[in-house]
Amino acid sequence: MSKRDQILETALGLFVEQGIAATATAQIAKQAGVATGTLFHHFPSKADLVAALYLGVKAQLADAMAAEAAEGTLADQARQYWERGLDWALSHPGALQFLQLVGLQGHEDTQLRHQAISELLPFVPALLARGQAEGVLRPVPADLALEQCHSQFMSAAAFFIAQPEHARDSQYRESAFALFWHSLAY
Amino acid sequence: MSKRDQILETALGLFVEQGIAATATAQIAKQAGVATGTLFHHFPSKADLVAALYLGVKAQLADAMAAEAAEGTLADQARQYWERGLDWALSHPGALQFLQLVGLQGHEDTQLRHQAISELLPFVPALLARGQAEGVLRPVPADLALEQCHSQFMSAAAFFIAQPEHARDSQYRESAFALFWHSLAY
Amino acid sequence: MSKRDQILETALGLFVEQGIAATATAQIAKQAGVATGTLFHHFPSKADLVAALYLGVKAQLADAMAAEAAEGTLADQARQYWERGLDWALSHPGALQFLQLVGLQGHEDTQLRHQAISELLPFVPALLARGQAEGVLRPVPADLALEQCHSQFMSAAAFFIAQPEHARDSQYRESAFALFWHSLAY
Amino acid sequence: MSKRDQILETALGLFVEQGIAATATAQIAKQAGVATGTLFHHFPSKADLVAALYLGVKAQLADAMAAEAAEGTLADQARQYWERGLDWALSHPGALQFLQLVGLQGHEDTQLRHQAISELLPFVPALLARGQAEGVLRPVPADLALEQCHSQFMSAAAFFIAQPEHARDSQYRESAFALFWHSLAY
DNA sequence: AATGAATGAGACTTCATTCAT
DNA sequence: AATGAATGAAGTCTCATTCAT
Repeated sequence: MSKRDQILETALGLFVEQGIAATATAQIAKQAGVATGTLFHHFPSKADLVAALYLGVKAQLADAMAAEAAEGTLADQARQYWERGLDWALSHPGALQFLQLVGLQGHEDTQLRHQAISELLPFVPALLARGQAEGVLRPVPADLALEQCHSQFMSAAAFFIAQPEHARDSQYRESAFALFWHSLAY
Repeated sequence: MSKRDQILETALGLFVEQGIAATATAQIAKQAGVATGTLFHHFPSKADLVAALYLGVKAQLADAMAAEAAEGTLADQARQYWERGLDWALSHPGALQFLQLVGLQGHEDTQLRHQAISELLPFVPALLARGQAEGVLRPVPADLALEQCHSQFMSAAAFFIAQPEHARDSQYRESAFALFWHSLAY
Repeated sequence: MSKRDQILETALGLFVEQGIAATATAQIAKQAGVATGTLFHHFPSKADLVAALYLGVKAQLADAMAAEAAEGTLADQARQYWERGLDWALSHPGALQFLQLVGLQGHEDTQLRHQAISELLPFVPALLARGQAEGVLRPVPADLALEQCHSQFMSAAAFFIAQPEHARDSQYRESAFALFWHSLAY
Repeated sequence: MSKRDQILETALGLFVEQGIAATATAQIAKQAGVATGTLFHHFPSKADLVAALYLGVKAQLADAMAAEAAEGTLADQARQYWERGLDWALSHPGALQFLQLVGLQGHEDTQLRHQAISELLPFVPALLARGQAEGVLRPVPADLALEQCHSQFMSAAAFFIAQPEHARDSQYRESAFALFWHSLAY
């Protein structure tokens, strides 16, 4: 693994454990086994490191969800994407928690978030539009619906990460999707 | 307004603008028009200041929601609490954002949160239990349902605070509640 | 002496000894017997410390020269100001060297310098103008003449500071003034 | 142009713009279009780079002044050297400013300077000695006279570089030489 | 000759907190 | 209760220099 990647991985872990502000660049470098200067050679500032991490993680999540096209009815497809996302979150708990950390500290704007979703996960707004057109989904304003997808997913993922003993309990998994699905569907 | 309250109010604003870690006690004191020492006279440490603010804000929100008992059907009651909470959030946007800030930085545990909700807003779990018993609400695990109430409310409040132009648009307001209600109810 | 003044005095000495860039703020603080933070309490940045020192020194020099009005012929008056300035420089060698240090590093513009001179030492341009009007001084462009006064004085002062054994030698002192005076006078 | 020369040229420009201490070797290398290592391949240390630049510039100035022997009276000869030096300075403004920069930062001693002048520009002390012997120049101590030549020239050059609009104005050019010449001559 | 990632000491600055007044 | 100068540990970032390629 390149030093750059060592730094990214170490930083992710420490940020989630201690918070971003509370994690010193020197600590990251030390634990990653590189010199302080090396960190700043690859990332001009701590903010750049955070940004690089953020973009990387988001892209990974998107990849995991969009690996292959979903099939079946609208509900089926939604379910497939949902479960893939949740599975990825459960196998990369730090990455997801980091996404939430940045979400707040970074003044991540609602509109910016929607833009990011539309770019990385274009099937989400597409599914929403199709569902409303077909009368399967309630006619909720598009931006509100998109926000709902995001917040429901994040909330469910956080819940299962915090309580891993329920992550494989089918009742919880079913319920989590049901909460999401019925909020939008008739 | 007492110096103590000036400090609290100023701190809330700066915390929301800049983040908690990024706001220096000296800056709070200066903008509040008091000496550095005065801040530490009232709050032994920065953490104490944050805690005092947090407890105060949470209590205010609880007061606003529980001001008077809700009436009517279960759906009616839920709607009344929901709207009261949303109205309070919209008239105290900083306070709500601060709640979210602390939520993250403070490693606020899921279980702690549920405990806090149950103490301050005991009617929430009560309504959930009654709804499920009466067959109005889907039989979702209680902790998941409670988490859902919290996250849906926070998400809706954040949405309207970020886009105040929709806060008085009845379609948006209706939709926001619908998303919440149908996620739980049959 | 106040801590602020201790810092200023120590900084002056170290800057002249080692250069401005080569002197660490921590070293200044330590040698001044104060904490690092104290330096930054009084001077928000190293640049501010340098600026404060610069202004203070310039004002002192001006005070020393303009302590009392000069008397006699134009040549007499010039001589009096010249000697007063030189005496001050010789008793405050560090201060003068610091002035030169800043002059270069600080991109001190010719025009800014003339402005500063005109404000702090208004008698200099006044004497130049009177001398040219009376036909005692050669008709040299005013800005060039002012620059000449400045550079001749600085050069002479630096010479005597570097070779203090000549500072009380009347031949050297006479010659230094002669070089200055005859460059401008008929 | 060889990489070595690219480095020298770029370094000169940056040193003058930003100061020597404030210019990073990495910046020089980048702007010169070479790798960091390449700079240190040609110049073992930053100090060596500065020294190489300094010696080169000084030699160029000496060459320009001593290109051909001056002719005519002592005043004529002085004038020829003076104008040649000024012309060179005006066509190499950065080089001259760099000379001044080093002068200060490097604790360039008065005596060292005199030695350097005597080696590179041997005609200067020679002319001074001849002039005093012939009674054309005032009997000023030799070291003071040499210092005067240096400082007057530097000051005039800096003045014209800062205000290039006067550099071709014959009144200014005449005056500048007059200030120099009459300071030394009867 | 040329490259550029890597190094780590050290620079400037911040900031929660204390304490004499 | 109120003040604000003082503290010093700790943080982010810089930079001359090295070295394997």
